[in-house]
Amino acid sequence: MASKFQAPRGTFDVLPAAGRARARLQAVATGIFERAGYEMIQTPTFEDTDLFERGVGKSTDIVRKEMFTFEDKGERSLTLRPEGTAPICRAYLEHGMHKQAQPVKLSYVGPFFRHERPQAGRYRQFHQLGIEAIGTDSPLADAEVIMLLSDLLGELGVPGVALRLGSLGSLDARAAYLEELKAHLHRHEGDLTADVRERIDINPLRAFDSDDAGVQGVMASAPTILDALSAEDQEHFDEVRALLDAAGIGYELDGTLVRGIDYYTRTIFSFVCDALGGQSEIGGGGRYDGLIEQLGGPATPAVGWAAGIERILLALDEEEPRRGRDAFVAIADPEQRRRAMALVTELRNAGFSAEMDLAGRGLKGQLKHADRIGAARVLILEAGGTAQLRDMASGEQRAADTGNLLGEMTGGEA
RNA sequence: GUGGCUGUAGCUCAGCUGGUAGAGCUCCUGGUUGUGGUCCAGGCGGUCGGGGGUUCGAGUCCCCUCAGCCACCCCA
Repeated sequence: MASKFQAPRGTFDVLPAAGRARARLQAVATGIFERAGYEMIQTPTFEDTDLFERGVGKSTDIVRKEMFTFEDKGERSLTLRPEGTAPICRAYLEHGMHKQAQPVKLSYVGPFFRHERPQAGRYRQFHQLGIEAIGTDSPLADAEVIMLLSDLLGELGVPGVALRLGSLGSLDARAAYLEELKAHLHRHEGDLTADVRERIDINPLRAFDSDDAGVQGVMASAPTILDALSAEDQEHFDEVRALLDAAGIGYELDGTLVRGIDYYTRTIFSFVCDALGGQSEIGGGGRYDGLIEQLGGPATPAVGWAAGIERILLALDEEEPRRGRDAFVAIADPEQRRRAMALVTELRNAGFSAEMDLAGRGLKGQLKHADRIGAARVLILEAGGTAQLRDMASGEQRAADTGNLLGEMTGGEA
């Protein structure tokens, strides 16, 4: 360790080599969002702690043990945002966006914070991008939002992606279902493993994921949430499925799908990637028809998702190559320094990417550097004011008129 | 938060049963007093993650701690 300082646990530096892949991801996402009419919104990095306690849910792991919470000098309890949907709903209410044409379609990208034990694909400061369609309960919105995430992953070329789809029904139906499931588990406690038994009342849905044969036997006869949907919820879900089918988006129906946030209702979905290890969900979301009301606003249905930038990048596992420069201006004679600077500026103003030596290298070093940064051509300024234009790929070099530099650059493609 | 594995130059790694650190790549310079990508030579660069202990002596042994990874947990 060269320095005694390290990036804090679970955080990381994005160096230029990795930054290029992130930039591409963002550019692709921005294009998709803009074409679909989802406009960028930015909210603060921290919010009132209460916003997350009420929005995300006090009993969730996120609120109970993963938030970075602190007091400011006015003794306000603030929390580094662990997710993006509650803040956006807060902004929607605060700025009266319900008066705009509905639905309000928003997109976002930025850092989020959760105090978890770090692992590959799981960080304490991580980045998500996502979209929300607020103000409609139409299944069309559910389908649109899912299709956009599918498009994003497809356009990026993320391998091994699968979509899991489920429905939680209304909050009431879900609560009733969970009681029914717990009762079922309690009836068969004798066949459960100790860890599953301990979690019956905390997270009974987890029992569906057990590898234990005894537990699996119990779960085979367990009711699923999909059996417990109301007629309306069932109809809504059927329509979402029909729309995805019509769009040719494949999915796996999953009656045991779980979300870690309390605000979800009806449609939920998760995109998983088998190229990842333990943290295999690369994006997910669902409908949250009760959240805005929960935050003190009018009943407002909404649907959206978030995707993990680090996880997508991990799944892609690609280095974006560095783009070369159009030109490098080298000086064979120190007297030409000022002219070099003027010529580099002229090139840049004309739209070319151009660099010159800033390190005092000899001509050989400058050529070497030009090669290293991928310069297509090198303009060598000679003593007395003459110049040579060298094509780095072919090695061909000819006299050039610096008074007509742009002409020299565009013409005579060597 | 629990358990396990790992931690030596910027990067990838070597260093046997303890005797005060090495290679390749990168970078810089020279071979070519004005010309890159190959080659050759030289150089820069490490308090061996950090702290403490055992020992005449520790990168090598012990303890603590920090960080990464894996599983659990959870989720993006």
